[in-house]
Amino acid sequence: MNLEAMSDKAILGELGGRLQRERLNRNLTQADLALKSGVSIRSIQYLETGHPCTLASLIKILRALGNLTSLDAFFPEPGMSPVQLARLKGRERQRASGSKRDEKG
Amino acid sequence: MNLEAMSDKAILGELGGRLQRERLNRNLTQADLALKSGVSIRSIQYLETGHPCTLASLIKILRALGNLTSLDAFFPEPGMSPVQLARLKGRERQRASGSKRDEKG
DNA sequence: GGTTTAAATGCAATTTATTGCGCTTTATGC
DNA sequence: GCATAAAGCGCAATAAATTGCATTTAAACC
Repeated sequence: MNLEAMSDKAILGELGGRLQRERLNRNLTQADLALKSGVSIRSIQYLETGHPCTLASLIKILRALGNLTSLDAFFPEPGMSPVQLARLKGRERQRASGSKRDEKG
Repeated sequence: MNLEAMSDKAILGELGGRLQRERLNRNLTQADLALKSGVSIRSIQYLETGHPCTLASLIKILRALGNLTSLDAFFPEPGMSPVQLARLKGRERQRASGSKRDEKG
């Protein structure tokens, strides 16, 4: 399943389906998960059926499932590519800059 | 950095900071990212400063950064643990069930 | 097949996020 | 230093998500 090829909406649906499977694999009811996560049943139902939700809700649910560290995947913790390290001699960049037209088409 | 040990709010702040670093590493302005992702500048500012946001917004931004597949980390795509495979002989479970008191304290 | 209970659905109320706009602050390049 | 443009911030309006409740559907277990 290639997320890159899917629409935003389709991705939400896919993630919802996966959440549901994960919950069922653990044999939890929606009510169980609601209680553990602190999110209402109704929201969990929405989530599982692919409705848009809040990142806050997702975090609560991931915590309840013990899968919080999956959030690490978003943005690589260390950061700072070698290229960058070379470009800025010392200080860390606090703003984007540099004629703009250089790097972009 | 251990996300597990952080509050929901702290996690949002951490992720916001990482987004900002990632953006700067690519030397993109907030306006650039806003344009590429289809999310308003103001929302990006909120995001980077740890304000709660929508999963939809996050998806748009991840797509703009070419990091959509990081969403795969949430819930393992395949699923279905060996244990489960053993428990249900054939059909796939569609509801949680089973005396409840068995598995939980 | 009947019973139990998990899950789906519709709706209204409330809360929360998103956006645009104008203004201020400040890093960066010259 | 100074000019430029990126980023920060407050506010109000709009849009969107969350919630609770009541009802209906249907899996799971006997």
